Amino acid sequence: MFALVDCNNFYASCEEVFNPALEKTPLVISSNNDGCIIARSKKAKEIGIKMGDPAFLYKERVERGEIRMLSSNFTLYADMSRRVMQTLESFAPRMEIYSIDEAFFELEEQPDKRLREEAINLRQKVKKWTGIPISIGIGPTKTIAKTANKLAKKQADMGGVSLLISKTQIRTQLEKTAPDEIWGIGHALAERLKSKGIYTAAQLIDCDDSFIQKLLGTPGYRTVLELRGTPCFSCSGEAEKRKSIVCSRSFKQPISNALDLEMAIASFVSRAAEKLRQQKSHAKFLSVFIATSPFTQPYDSRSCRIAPPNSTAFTPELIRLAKERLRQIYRPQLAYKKAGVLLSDFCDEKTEQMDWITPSTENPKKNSLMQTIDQINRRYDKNAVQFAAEGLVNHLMGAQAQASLRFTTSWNELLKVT
DNA sequence: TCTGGGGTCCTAGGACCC
DNA sequence: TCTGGGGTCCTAGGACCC
Repeated sequence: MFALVDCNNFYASCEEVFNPALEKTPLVISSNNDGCIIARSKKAKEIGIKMGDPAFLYKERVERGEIRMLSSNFTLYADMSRRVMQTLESFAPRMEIYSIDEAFFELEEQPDKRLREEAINLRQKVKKWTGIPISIGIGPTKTIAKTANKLAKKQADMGGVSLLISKTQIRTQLEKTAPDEIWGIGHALAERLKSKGIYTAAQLIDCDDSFIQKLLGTPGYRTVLELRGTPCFSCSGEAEKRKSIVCSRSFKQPISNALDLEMAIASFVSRAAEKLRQQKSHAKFLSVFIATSPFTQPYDSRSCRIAPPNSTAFTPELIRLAKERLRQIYRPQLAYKKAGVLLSDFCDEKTEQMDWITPSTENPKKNSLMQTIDQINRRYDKNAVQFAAEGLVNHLMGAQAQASLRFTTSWNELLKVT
């Protein structure tokens, strides 16, 4: 049996924990550049604000005080997530953290009544210990647990807990569920299904196996098996290492100047490499990409992939390579709105594969330099020490004008009670 | 005027091999 | 005149997720 725990309106709930007055007004959280809406409170959802809507659509209503808008505060959300996950973990050891606000559990088979009681109990503890409301869905596979969770959120009278266990319970629910509401079936596949006359999840699971595989591919077929009650996904337990690391941003103003672009790329590389070292990996590839706005013509997006001679996590080398290749894809007449870097194809920092010809660039001094910089930045502030190539790029990025304080991670920003 | 950021997995097609 | 069959590896792009 699987359970899915999902925090309700997570970012909005984090803000409300430290400022309960926010609960009175519909609350939305805006993206990095204060560009679009990435989270909404219950009230904001009720008045029809959509996920991903551009923020300017609501500017007037925000000014009139009908809607409250805050810039995203990921430092706060990440720390609140850690607290919720720790609380959950103390109740069920076989847990997989699936996203910042979701976790799966593998449960022992037990009577439905007991499952429900335990879920209700867990829900109360998380609310009491962290202030965050959660919903819990339980079912024989992860995909059914996901469906149960949606049901729990929709129907308030079920107390935030929903079980889909028996064949008839599951069947009845799937008859009421459109394919694109199923975890693993998105917009494109739902359209494909519609064109074949399939409008409910129940119709989908009745289809012939080879038909499904051909129409939806292997991932879609697995989803259908899961809906029929055959588990295809288990709980991975240990937190797995990332297979790729991206750092990218949209700019406040489009950039045409090569130097500004270089500094931005250098700072993205620096961030990404720091994450890479955190998980004790080295990367074999570094990609750099730059793009103009997709909302104005002509749209231009270019990228290039670079293989350092040996896999590495040494920021200065990665910055040097990135800057070199950036020059080749950059076109001075264009106005770039977004840029980023991607690190990929990782190996363990200790078991690095050398090639026969290139001399090893391994140098203990480089490692200790990186370690020292990371330690200083962890201890003091993110940018206490940075590379000269990064310049002063903050003015290129979004303002984050309306962000709340880092209540739980910064001594200077503790909540004041008066 | 103004439209996010960070991930995973799979597949088709090209280049290459014998 | 007639022009095979079976592989591997890589990559870009598409699909999905939050």
